[in-house]
Amino acid sequence: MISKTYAPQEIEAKWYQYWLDNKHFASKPNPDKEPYSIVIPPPNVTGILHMGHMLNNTIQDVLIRKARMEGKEACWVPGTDHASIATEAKVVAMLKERGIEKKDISREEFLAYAHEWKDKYGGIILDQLKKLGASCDWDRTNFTMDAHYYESVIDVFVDLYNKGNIYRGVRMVNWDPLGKTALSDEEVIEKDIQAKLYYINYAVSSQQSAVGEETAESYVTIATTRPETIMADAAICVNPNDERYIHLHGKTVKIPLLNREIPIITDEYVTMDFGTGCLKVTPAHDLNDYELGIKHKLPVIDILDDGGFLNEKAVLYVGQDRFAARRNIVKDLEESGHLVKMEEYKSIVKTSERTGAVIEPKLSLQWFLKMEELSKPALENVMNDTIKLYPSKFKNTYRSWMENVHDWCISRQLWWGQQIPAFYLQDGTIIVAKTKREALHKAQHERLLFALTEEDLTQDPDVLDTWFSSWLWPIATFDGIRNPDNEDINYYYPTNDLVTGPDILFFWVARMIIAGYEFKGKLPFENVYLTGIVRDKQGRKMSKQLGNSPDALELIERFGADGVRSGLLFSAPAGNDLLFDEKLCEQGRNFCNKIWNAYRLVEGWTVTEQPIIESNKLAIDWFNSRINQTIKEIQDHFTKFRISDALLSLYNLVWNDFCSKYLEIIKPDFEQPIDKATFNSTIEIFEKLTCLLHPYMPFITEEIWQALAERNEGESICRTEFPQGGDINTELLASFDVMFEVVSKIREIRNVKQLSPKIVLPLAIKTDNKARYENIESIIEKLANTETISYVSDKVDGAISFVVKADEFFINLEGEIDVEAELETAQKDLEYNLGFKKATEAKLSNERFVANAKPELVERERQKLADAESKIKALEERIASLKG
RNA sequence: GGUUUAAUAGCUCAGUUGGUUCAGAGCACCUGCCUUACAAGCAGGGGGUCCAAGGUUCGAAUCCUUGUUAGACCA
Repeated sequence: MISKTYAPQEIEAKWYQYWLDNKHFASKPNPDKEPYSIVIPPPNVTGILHMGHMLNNTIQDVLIRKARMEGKEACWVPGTDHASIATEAKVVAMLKERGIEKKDISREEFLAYAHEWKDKYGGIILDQLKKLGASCDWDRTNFTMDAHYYESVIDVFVDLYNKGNIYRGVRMVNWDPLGKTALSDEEVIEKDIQAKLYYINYAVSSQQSAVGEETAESYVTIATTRPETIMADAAICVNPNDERYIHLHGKTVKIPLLNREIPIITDEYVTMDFGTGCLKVTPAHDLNDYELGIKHKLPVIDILDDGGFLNEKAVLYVGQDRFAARRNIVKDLEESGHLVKMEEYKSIVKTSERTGAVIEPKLSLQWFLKMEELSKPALENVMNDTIKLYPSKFKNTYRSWMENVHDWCISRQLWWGQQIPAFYLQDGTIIVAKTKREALHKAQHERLLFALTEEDLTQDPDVLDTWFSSWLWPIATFDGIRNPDNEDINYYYPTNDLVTGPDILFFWVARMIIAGYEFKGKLPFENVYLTGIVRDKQGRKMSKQLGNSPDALELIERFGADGVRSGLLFSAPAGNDLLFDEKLCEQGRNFCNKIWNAYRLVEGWTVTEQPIIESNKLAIDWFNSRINQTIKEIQDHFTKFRISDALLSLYNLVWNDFCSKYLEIIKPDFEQPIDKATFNSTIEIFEKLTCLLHPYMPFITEEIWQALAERNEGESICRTEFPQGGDINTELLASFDVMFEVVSKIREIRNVKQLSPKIVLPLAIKTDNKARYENIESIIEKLANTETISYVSDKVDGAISFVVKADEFFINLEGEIDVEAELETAQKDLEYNLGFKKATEAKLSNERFVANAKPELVERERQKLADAESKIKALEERIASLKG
């Protein structure tokens, strides 16, 4: 006896291993088949599976499994990303536990520890994806620090440098004082905070202010949120049009506490109505001030060290953290009478995405990639739909970003990553080459410095931004950088679909497109499906701090992988955030259970050679039409990436049409056998349904598919053909709709009258078209539990009745009838139909409607009018007889 | 502040080229059933001024304008 409820835990591991053992996910170039490839968005090697991954990878798995069943050579490339900052932080933490400080060990030693960490703890997430059912080709697993990948990244750097796209320069960058590295703009998160605006007096230098007027203003007041940077001030700036300060033009002021003299300059950049209209200019610690400084040739005084502590240039508070220094200077300014007032001020603060530290704008020497020219094909080909974004609303966002693209700061002051292949000679000359040896060779031959040895070359200590390796993902995973003509890259590239979150549209997607055109001359993928962000049911982002993120593996444990997968997809329209509720997984699990029990029913039948009855034949035809109709629907949904809608169509087909209708129609009485023809057709139908469902629910469909018939060793549903649609008998579908409406009406009466389902009801039909019911009357009898249907030419007095189409149905309950209630429902029905008739007549008598609307539409309206008229006639007679 | 997307049932969302009385689905809710595949179930039911106001049209949830509100991205 098989279990009453579906028990996923027992079968999921079994089938996953079976798939692996039989290499069903493996793929290699096959010229006889159409390729279909997806590269996984590589999760951080430090990552563990969360809700976002589950959604994202389920969608990819659905796409890849469907393509595989459609006979394409489906290849899903998995892998992980080395995630410089995140991994380096983990390694530093591991070392700390062992009592080792990063600063005490060499780069080589550190990297050895990092690899050790990666081998031990990295890539857990890939095993977790297996639990979800992901059908990746695991033999193709890539890691962005694999030797071949590393080499590809270096090749690309050298190539871009030689083309003149990479340069080194001093720029104001986002500095993370905790991670001690530069960050790209995209790695910075802005947070709203409540800050304070400090008003500080700077003394106007006396010799200039002494123009005779003793009471003349001897101070200017500036407003700043960062009082600790006054030691780095290079000037005070006012708007030249600001009449309040005209008398100050050309004078100097003294920095409080420090008494260093700085000039007062004028520039229209200053907003007159913000603060006091006086701006302190601190070129080293603010981007705008920096630009102002360049314009006015001001000195740059950098008073902070890499860790955010004040250095000797500050003179005061040396060695203090920037925030401690702020507190102290505020106190000292207050005591010395320089602090005029403090105001509450709503502001934003930039923080590091990885370490959370407050970002310091800092001048430093970094490597940059020029983006303007490179990004042109990437913009053009998204705008002209060569590469399609789903949903397309992201095209706008994409465009505005690509039109305002900045040069990309690609160097990071870390050790874990691809070390920049730039080598410096003692005089500072830069040689960019793949290896030290090549650099030496280049120096010797191009610069004729034959006396040089490798010892004279020092490699740049920085590594490349992680995104500078992941932007090559669709190419480098097929080794298409080093071996541009290899079989894999020629076959699988460009890949077909990319599935990822909109939050990395620019970080990653845009850059892959750029790389695709730059290094392959072609798009990297045709479609980009952008999933929503998984939020909790209150709409908050899932986060560790809030503790609102469910444990992904625990969910799988509780609801089964198929339950979680379908649950996630039930409410995941493309591009919309998904408000996750465990209820969704419950619904998914219930769906599995429903399918399971349908199987249990079929599995328990005994088969006889008796001939098929007419109504079963009809039901089989009807259901096949419904399947074909649904296949058409889901294929249409898939072309538009409406994965969620496709699943809902299937859900509806399986639950409402297959279980509630089809099986109920053909189900033999308790312990009675079923005829062979019906049984075989039902098995066939069930197989089709499992195939249609397989991309969504791989495990349960495999389990049932294997049980429905004898299978060969190693055979799997994941390699069977995806069902093709066929003919749709619309007449049959319509006649079944009428039948189900009749059944529903009878059941409603049963409900209202509180009659047990066991009571067999008498049913009479008054119709001009008896043929309409000839084939389906036995089904009505079965589903509604009625006696043999009788046909009447007159009303049945004292019976409850209802009207479907133009036909009237009677259930004679012998005096059970409540005339008042019957009258009321009939009256209501009549009113509705009269209203409908009136509206339709108005439409049809409108000449402009008849003239302008499509002819079939007008015809349809006429038909509806005729139907309504006959229904009205029946209802009027009914009412008359009730009033009797 | 700039750009942009949205607003439809209690909740989450469909509604494709303006055209079926078009106002839909799932969940939730209410009523009755432990009927022999399934109570993780069955049968039935109630529920919306399609954000507001104008406009275009024979016809508007759908197109246009303005406003309100919310989100996203950028500054």
